Amino acid sequence: MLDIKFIRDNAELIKEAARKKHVKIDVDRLLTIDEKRRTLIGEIDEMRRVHKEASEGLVPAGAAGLEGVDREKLLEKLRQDKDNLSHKEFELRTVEGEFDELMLGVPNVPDPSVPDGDSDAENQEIRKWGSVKVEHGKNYMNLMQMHDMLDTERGAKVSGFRGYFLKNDGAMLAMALWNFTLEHLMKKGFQPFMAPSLVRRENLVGTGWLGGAGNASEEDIYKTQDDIYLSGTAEVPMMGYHRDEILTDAELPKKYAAFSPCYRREAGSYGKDTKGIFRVHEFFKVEQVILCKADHQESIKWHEELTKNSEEIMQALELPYHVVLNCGGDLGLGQVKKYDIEGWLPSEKKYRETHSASYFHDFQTRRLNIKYRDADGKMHFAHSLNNTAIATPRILAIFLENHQNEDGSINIPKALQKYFGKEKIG
RNA sequence: GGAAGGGUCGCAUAGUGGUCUAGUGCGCUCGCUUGGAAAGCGAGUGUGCCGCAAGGCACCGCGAGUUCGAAUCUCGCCCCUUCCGCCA
Repeated sequence: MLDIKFIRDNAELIKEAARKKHVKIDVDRLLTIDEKRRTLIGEIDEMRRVHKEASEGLVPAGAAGLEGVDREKLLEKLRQDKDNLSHKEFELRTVEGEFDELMLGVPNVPDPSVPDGDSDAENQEIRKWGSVKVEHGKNYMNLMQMHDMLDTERGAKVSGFRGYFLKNDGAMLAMALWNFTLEHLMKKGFQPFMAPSLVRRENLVGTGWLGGAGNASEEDIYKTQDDIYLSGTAEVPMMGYHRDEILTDAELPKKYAAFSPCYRREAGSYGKDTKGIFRVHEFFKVEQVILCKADHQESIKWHEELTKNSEEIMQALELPYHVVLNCGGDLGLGQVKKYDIEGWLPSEKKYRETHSASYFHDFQTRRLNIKYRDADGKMHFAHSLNNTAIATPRILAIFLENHQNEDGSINIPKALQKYFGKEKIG
């Protein structure tokens, strides 16, 4: 959600943003509706004022009240006024309904540094780390089979398509990665959380996952028979955590490292990554979430920091990766700018997305009503950001292929040994 | 799943149709007082929307309704608490 005043003053900028993000939104229609809305509000406020004033002539109060015919006359007039008012109010409700709908669909303005482009194919590499292996040896599925770390057959039997079991060293490796990551972030002042994945709808609308023409539509998100949804990321519950709160600027930034199971229907990706554990319906993730002061430079600073944190994790795990700057067409409705970190997957001779770092300015906090009071007592909507810290099982694929030896055994990088308890698998 | 009780201005509470422009206490801010502080006394103390402004309007969990008039009455929903049942 953007400030309607900002939209009024920057209509062309918003249209350009919609073009860049490939979002459909009729800005002129919104402005027309806004004009109508404001006129109606003015008229209704005035009608209410007059009506209120006139009603005072009826107060019984023993003394000043009107009697008999005069009273009946006034009542008749008031009834008529009320009827007119009701009609106007109905009109306003209708107009506001459309206004709200349109407002939810207005995209946030991407940063000027965001390149044009239709899809992730046009994201720009901005840096690389580690040396990529071209001779890949075994692919991760073979490695996991060899070490009895994974069972997708029984996974499908029990869970259905894209189901899986991690077992033995596969299970232990996932746990080790979560623990290592959490501790790494705690050292940087992040508060560890285990967040709920069952979330109420308003959290999804508030973060931009639902409502308007955003990334994910209703079809991409699981919904229970109680109309509670299964979140695809801890970003959603962690942003909901402070909904309707007024913080103080002294307690900002809030830095959270939240572990949660994540659920995605992958409705639009039936043909993609159908084998293995790269794209699954249920996975686990430690997510970084930050609320900071409403300042563009602050957002930039924390965005870079969030990205750096994840790069450090990849480096400690000795996994080659690159960072890409996402193009406009690959940005969500609320995102100002996004970096994806992509780890090298030798068997595909490709970088594959493992992390996604974005900032939103106050797009999410307006929807969620998260404010803070500054030292002068002035109120602001906070800024919000998030980035993946580690997501399993996807990272296992990249991890295993990159750390395999010729005999198929797996080296555990030094930083992880303490958490995994062994130096080697196999 | 069953039963009961609740949601009021930062917190606690009062308020069951017009005097509510929501009272009181606590907290907080400022002032008086003081060598300084405490106490005391006085004043202030929300959010949003519309408006150039003066000002106006809305908000007592949310939404609809009754009424000239709703924190107060009616209906629906949401949330919280307690007890029973079930349960990792």
